[in-house]
Amino acid sequence: MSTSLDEQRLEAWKLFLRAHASLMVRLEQELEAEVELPLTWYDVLAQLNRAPGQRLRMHDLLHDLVLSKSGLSRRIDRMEEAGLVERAACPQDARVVHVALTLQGQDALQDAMPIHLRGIGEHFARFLTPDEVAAFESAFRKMLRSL
Amino acid sequence: MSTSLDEQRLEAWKLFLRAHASLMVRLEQELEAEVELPLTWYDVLAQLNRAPGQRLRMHDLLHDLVLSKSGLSRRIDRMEEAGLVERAACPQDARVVHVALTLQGQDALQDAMPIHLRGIGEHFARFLTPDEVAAFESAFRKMLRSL
DNA sequence: GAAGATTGACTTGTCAATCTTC
DNA sequence: GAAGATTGACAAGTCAATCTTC
Repeated sequence: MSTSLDEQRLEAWKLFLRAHASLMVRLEQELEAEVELPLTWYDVLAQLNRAPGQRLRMHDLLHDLVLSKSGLSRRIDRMEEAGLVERAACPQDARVVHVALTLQGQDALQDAMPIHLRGIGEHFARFLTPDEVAAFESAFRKMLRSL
Repeated sequence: MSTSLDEQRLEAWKLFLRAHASLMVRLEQELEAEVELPLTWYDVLAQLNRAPGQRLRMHDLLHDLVLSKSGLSRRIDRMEEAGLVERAACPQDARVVHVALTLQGQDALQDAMPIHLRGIGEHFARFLTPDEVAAFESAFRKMLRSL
């Protein structure tokens, strides 16, 4: 600890926490205000959209989300009820459930994506100099590799 | 958007999110495993400890926590029940409630602090070169000023 | 019996309404 | 009436147990 956690680095940590919290609150607000979509739902829609056939198994969906298995089940329940996604049985393996974007889900994502990307640009990206972008990439990669 | 959110900056955003999520999970686990204290409680104890007389009004406590008014009421309920803090009336203004560290709360913080600081050092700070520390400080400050 | 997903009981938070004191 | 804090109804997550299929 003596070598790694000096005053400056602790200050960087605090700023990191505050910035993250403020950014998430802001992006959530904007998305909710302009397209009435929770950020957690956006994450699911974006994942599915990236997947081939715009569908994924529950298990694979979970992989990039910060969520428990049961949490995902419940989130998909709500999104299905809202008509944004639908579940379908897997023909090859009856244990598996596929989750697919509905047309309505695709529309919702098309509406939400520009709003969200604009927010990331306005509140995060536009402040980063090229050096800072490089520092972020380098530093976060190092941390993630060790975790 | 066209000027501010290129590929690299979007990648930096994704790494920022992933790093934050992984770090919080890890720090929470370590604190819970070694001293059985939720990170959210640690934050309250640390705030109080910094305050003169180790006490703050609810309203002031709220200021640096990412939480709603009612969320704070409930968190203090639980911490009070656990014996870590106690509420006291304010002699000057009967609307105000003070929250103070108990002896047990001070002990808990003394146990938890080295664990938590060690974690921040091990999983975050030790990966930052001096340049990266400077980049973090500069970038996050810019974002926070605008939010 | 292990893998994939869901369910029941519980925890922790939010919002809007409320209560008390200024 | 506004400020400070709490409460009721509810939302969204967790863990452990369960169900079904491999």
